[in-house]
Amino acid sequence: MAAENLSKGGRRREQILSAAVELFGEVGYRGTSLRDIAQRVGITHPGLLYHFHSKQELLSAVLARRDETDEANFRFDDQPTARAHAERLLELADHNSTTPGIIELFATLSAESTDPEHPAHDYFSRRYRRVIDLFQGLFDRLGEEGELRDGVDTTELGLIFTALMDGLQVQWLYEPEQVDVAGVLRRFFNGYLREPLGV
Amino acid sequence: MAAENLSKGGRRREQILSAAVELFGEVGYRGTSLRDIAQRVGITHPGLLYHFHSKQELLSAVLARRDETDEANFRFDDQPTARAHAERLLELADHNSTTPGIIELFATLSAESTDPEHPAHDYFSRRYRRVIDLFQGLFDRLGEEGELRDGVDTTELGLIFTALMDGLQVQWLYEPEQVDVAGVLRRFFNGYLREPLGV
DNA sequence: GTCTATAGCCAGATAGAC
DNA sequence: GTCTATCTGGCTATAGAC
Repeated sequence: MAAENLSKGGRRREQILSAAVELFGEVGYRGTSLRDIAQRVGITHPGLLYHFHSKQELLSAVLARRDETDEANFRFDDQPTARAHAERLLELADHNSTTPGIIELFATLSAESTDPEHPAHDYFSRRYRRVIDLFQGLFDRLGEEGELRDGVDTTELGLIFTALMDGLQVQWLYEPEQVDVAGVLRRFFNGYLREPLGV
Repeated sequence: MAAENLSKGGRRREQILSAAVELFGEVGYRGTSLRDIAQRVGITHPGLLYHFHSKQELLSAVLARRDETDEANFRFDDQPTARAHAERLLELADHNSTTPGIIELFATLSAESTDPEHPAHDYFSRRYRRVIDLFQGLFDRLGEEGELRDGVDTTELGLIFTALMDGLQVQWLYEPEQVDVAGVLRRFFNGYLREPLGV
């Protein structure tokens, strides 16, 4: 686990990363200043720059940490059945609802980074490819294992499911009380299955 | 039509609005400076501020102009059948593919404006409500007129279709060559209908 | 590790000349 | 209508004290 063998410097780094995740999520990378982040941690901005040498380096560290978490959470290639794989992914979506900071971060940054000059542009390009392929593979496998209703065309489902997730998250940022992201995704998913997934 | 009875000053205002739409779409509101916009028009930024007294006023004008266009294009309540209404909306989506600047603007700004402090936040809150209701009403009406396949649950389709549009547009900004927004929407839509819509 | 001080740049906005 | 010049303030980043 990452939170254990940390020097005091490591703890401060973690505080900074957390504050950066929150603020990048709230007002984007461009809308956040190093002073804002430093203030939230209780230091000054040159103090912050001792731990991360530039704002871009801090952004990279935020994204890298997310990748580590993904690596731990999204690696389900070893699931015995496609149904099990699907259930695990939807559980993850449920769980994500309890960590709004990360959702906020990715919904905000992925749109901000459509600009090719944005420092996170390439990261999100690659990430989209990966996520779409993950879901596409899942739907294909569900088809092979006879889990899909008659007449379901899986051709674009990876793309569609990914787009739907993204769009729902943005709507949730506008109306957190009224948009149940994980619930909509689950019901949408079940619409394609012969037998709905368990809770 | 708006482009006709314009003084010379009106023409310059239009140039500024166009440049603002492009730049807000490329790098967002916060990522765009008045100097950038002015330069694209060939004037200095105090020159620009003669026409729009502040950056926020310029943003408001951009959004207001979009609303006028919407008023002209989205008012289809008078369509004889739900099918006709649906066809008209999908034609509009096709047409929008030919005006990437506007798509870009809305995909970018709607994410940036999730921040409650953003000057366009309320605008996009209201807009989401409107668009979701529009599509929800359309799906409900399609159901009443017997156009939907058996077993289709329309409960959340307005929300889902809107989220899907948004998500696809973001993906399209990353890979313009590989994502056919209008095509995916049309095929998705047809998946719920007994008889597919005409081209 | 964190600070103060500051460099150097860019932002939005205003004053006043032409 | 558009300019130059300027104000004020925020930004990232660095230097050097403690």
